[in-house]
Amino acid sequence: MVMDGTHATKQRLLDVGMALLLEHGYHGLGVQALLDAAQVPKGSFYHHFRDKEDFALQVVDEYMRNVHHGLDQCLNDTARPPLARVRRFFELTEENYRREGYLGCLLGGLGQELSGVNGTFRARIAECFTVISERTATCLEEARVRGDIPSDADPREMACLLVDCWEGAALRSRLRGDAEPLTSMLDFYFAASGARRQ
Amino acid sequence: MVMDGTHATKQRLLDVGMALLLEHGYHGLGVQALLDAAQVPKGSFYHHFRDKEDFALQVVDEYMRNVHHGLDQCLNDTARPPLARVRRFFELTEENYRREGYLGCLLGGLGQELSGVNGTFRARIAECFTVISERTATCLEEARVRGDIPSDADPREMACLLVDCWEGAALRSRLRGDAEPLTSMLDFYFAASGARRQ
DNA sequence: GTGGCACTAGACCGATCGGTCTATTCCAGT
DNA sequence: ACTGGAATAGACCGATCGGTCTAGTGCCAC
Repeated sequence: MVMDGTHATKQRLLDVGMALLLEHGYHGLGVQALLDAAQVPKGSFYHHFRDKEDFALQVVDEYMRNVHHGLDQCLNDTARPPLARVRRFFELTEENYRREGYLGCLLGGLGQELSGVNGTFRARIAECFTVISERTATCLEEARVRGDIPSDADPREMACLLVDCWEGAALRSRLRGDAEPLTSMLDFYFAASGARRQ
Repeated sequence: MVMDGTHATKQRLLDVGMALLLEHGYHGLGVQALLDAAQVPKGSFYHHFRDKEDFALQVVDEYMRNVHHGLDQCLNDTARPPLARVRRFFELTEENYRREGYLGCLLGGLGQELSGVNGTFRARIAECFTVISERTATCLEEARVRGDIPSDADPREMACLLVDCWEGAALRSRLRGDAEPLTSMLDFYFAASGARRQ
C-alpha cells in the first residue's frame, strides 16, 4: 500500500474515533475499545499513530477538514448576503449535531477536558477556534462594508463572540439532547448584531 | 465525631477535589492522586463516599452551594437596579475564575466530559444550569416590569441564553487563559438585551 | 521468483485504575 | 474503665490502562 493519505484502516480509525471521542471523551475512550469498535488490531493502530495523543490530534485535524468544507460551502456562496451565509454555516453545523444525537462539538469537548492539563491540545484547539472565527470575520466584514451591520462594528470581535456563544449553546444542547439552545442562540445573535436586512 | 456535615477530612476531600476536578476532569483525576493531594488515606475516602462518582456528585453539590451563595449576595442586593445585579453576579464569577487561573466552570467541564455517557451526571448538571437560569430569570423579570428591558421580552429565555453563552465564553477563557472572552460576552449581552438605563 | 517493506495480528508488559478488606485509632456514652 | 461505632490507615485485589514486541501476511519492485 502507498502513502496516499487515504489508507482504509487508518481512515476507519479516524472516523470511528471521531464518533467515540465525541461520545466518551479522551480519557473515557480506551484504545482497546476503539480497536474493538473499528475492528482493527492493536498493531495497526500503533503503526499508523505514534500514540493515543497523536491519534486524537489527527482526529481533530480530520474534524477541522470537515469544518473547513462546511465553511467553503457556506461562506463562499455569493448568491446570498454575507450574514445569511454565516447563519447558514451554523445551521448546517446544527444539522450535523442532530445527526449525531446532539452530542455537541468535538472541539468543545476535548478542549474542556484536556486544556487544563495538556498544553498541546490546549493550543491546538484554541487555534481551531481562532481559524473558524477568522473565516467568519471576513464574511462579517463583507456584511459591514455592505451596511448590513453597523459600520463601527468590529467583525473579528463579533465573530469571536459568535463562536464562543455557539460553543456554550452546543454544551447546553448536549446536556438537553435537543437543538433548542442552538437555534435560540442564533436568533438572539443575529437579531442583536444589528442586521438591517435579513 | 458527629455527623454535623462539616467533618474536616470529608470537607478537605471536597475542596481539594473541586480544584483537581476542574483542572484534570473526571477521568483524568485518579482516586489515588486525589488522596495524595489531600493527604487522606484511601479508607477515609470510601468511608465518606460510596464511590468516585458519588464523590464527584457531592463536589458538584458543594460547587452549587458556592454558586447559590454568590446569587444570594448579588441578586438580592436591592440597592442596585436588577440588570446591574445580574451583571454583578457574572463579574463576581469571573473574579473567581481569575483566582483559579481561568480554568473555566466546573459544571461546564464535567458536563462536557460526562454527559455523553453518564445519565446521572447529565441530568444533575443540566438541573444546575436550569436552577441558575431560573434565579437569573426572576431578576430579569424584575427588570422587565421596571422597563429596563423590552416589555415583550421573555426573561426565562433571556436567562437561558445568558447562561449558555457564559459557558461558551468560559470555555474560550480556559483555552486562552485570560478573561477577555468573559468580559466581551457580558458587554455584548447587556448592550444587546435592550437595556434602557446603565 | 524473490527480497524487502508496509501493514496486520495479537500476545504480552508494567503501571495504574477504582474498589475491597482488615487492622487500628480515637472518642463519646455509660 | 470499658465498649461500640466512627474514622483512619494502607495493604491488597482483579481489571484495564497505554504501549511494546515479535511473528506473520500480502504486495510491489526488480
